Amino acid sequence: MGNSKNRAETLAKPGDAAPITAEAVRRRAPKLQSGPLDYGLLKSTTGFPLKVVWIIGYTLLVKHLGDAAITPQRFSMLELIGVNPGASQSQLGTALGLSRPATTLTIDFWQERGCVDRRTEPNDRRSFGIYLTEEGERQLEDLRKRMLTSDKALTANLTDDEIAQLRGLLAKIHQ
Amino acid sequence: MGNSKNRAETLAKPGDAAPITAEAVRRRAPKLQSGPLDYGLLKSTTGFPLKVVWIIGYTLLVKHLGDAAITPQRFSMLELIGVNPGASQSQLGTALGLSRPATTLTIDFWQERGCVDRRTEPNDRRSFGIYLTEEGERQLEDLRKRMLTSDKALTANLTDDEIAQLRGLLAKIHQ
DNA sequence: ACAGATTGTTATCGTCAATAACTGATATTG
DNA sequence: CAATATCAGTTATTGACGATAACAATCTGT
Repeated sequence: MGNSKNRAETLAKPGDAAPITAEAVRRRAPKLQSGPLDYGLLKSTTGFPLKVVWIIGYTLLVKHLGDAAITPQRFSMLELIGVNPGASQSQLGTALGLSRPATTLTIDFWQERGCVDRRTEPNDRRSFGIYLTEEGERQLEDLRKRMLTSDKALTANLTDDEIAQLRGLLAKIHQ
Repeated sequence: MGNSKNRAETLAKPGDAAPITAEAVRRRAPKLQSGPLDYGLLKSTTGFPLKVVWIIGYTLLVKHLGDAAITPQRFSMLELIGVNPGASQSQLGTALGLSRPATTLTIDFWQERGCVDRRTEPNDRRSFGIYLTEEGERQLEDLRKRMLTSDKALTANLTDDEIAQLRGLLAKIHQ
């Protein structure tokens, strides 16, 4: 999606103190569904509203994560490292659908911030085991809270039952 | 999402004659949900599976549209033009969340393919009314079929009731 | 009539992602 | 055991894309 730094800046204005709700994002997000024009067949598909909602969720998450440099993808990597200490870069990258160069850069990012250690594993000295540092644990704990808040904001219009329904249907699509 | 031409080439191999199912795409798509690693908190969110399913749908659509140059976004524009003949570029771009430069290029694309006409409107000579040509009508008719097939493949695991439920829940999120 | 806003186009720039080439380490095979 | 192939990770390069800003033409309002 292009220039993430600039996009994030327009989404998360520094002086934006108001609570971040799905409604607030919707107002500012590109008008994908409302407006004077007829959306024709797009209205009667599943894919189009799926995209719209995904954009809303992505935008919300970027705002809630707070730091424009911490993209959803980078956050996902930190979470994955936290839950799977010692996993190799290949495993982590594959799990997130990243190319190997992209994986390297993502882990570089967290290492430069002191959140992650690369440890050479004695049994296979080609690969690293990736581990959170204490700073990484702290960061992750904070970011997790932000992520959960964001996810709640996304589904604010839904009851708990409906959220469960939605997740069930999504899970059924990708088995 | 980066280099769309190259990505599309890897997704839609020329000699790929097998029917395009959600399952087939899942097998080839980046492993976002399966694998040896634990996804931790990501599993219990709505946003993450939403992204996974959106990627599956996007990938399916790219394959079904057949021509790597015809991206979902470009298709959406053609559909919007077909349903709203005479709309201005601003209106079309706004409806799809495109910047004005991006709108210009998208309409350039269809005009170069002879699918679209820019007609200067007498009441406001700054803007164009955008209209489908006969070739555009033919293209759109074909692409619509492909899109509907793709959307059906995406929800192949769901009953009609479940599809309606899913759309209802998505609609409820973005009101 | 003139300042300001709006429509569309073009140019420029930074960023990102994919590819390929490279290093170092391990596995395989004769 | 030597030669080759494969694998993990890094780096360099390239191309495409999106955002921004500057621009020309037209319209609006006072």
